[in-house]
Amino acid sequence: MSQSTEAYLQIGEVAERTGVTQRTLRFYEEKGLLRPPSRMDGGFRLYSEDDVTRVAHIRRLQNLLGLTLAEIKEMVEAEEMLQEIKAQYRPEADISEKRRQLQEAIGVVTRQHGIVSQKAEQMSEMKTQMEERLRTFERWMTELEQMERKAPVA
Amino acid sequence: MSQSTEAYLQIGEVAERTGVTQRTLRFYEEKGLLRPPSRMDGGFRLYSEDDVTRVAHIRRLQNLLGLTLAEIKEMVEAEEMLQEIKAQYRPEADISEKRRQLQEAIGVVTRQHGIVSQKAEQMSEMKTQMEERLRTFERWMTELEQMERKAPVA
DNA sequence: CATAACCTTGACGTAGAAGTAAAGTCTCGG
DNA sequence: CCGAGACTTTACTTCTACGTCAAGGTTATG
Repeated sequence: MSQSTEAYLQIGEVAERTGVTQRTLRFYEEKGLLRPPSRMDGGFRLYSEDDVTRVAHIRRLQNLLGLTLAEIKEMVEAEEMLQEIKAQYRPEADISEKRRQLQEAIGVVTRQHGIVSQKAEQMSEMKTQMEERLRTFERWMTELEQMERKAPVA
Repeated sequence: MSQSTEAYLQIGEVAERTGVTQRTLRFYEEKGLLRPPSRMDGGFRLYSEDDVTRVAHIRRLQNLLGLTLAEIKEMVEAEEMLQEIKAQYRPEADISEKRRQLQEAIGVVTRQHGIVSQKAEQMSEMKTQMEERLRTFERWMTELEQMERKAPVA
């Protein structure tokens, strides 16, 4: 029935596997975060495994970095560009054009990397603070327990 | 004019120093994220330095961890508890009650620490991925440049 | 005591990210 | 070939986290 890998998924399956709703998948498509998937003759969307991966990626960017969908779109487009460049690597396209694209992709990823680095650092700072706080609490707890042993509950 | 440290701030100053709007400060108060500050006779809010610190904290939780205000409220309440316990550390309050409170505070901070740890880890994973990607891009770029030298632009 | 600068509450508006409902269409197993 | 369940689009609603007036009270200063 299919042409190659026959691994096409309907929206319901993708929703289930990615943990987002069908509404969200259509919404992402509308917003340009997912390329419009292919369709069955009747109009049902047919997603690929790649799309599943992409959704997972989008969610990570949302949850981890707290980016807006607009920002994520930018990132996702950079990835697309990468795929494209990869694909037409051999074809005799304009080399300086490819350079330009590549340059831009590098720019985007560099900015992203900056964001992630900064956040990661601040994050581990917070982590340390919390660990200190926990140790303080536990020290107090020990002290409290000693007080209780000296003066037991009436 | 004041009783002790005379370091009271009006809402405008707090807004300026924390980088949030006055609206946001009132909003946080409404939502229970900031304790209602004291007031001047005429009704103007009087904030303390502690409040400034707390706002900064709230913002970090928002920006870094992407928590909702509801979640942040929980965290902030745990901090309050800590302050309280600290304050009434000497007074002869019910020791087992204090233990309970402390236990709960420890629970909250532990959960928070879990969240932060997990995020921090995923974050550095992302960072590594991005670095790899960047290296790939740069390798390609070098290759492209070599191609250009062999076959210069027409 | 006037007046500018600052503050008050209240009400309504908005952007982002979906949720939900309605009404109709497709697909597939029997 | 038909009915249950999956899917389609369109449109309206919700929730969060504030923004933006509006109308009026307060405080500091000349």
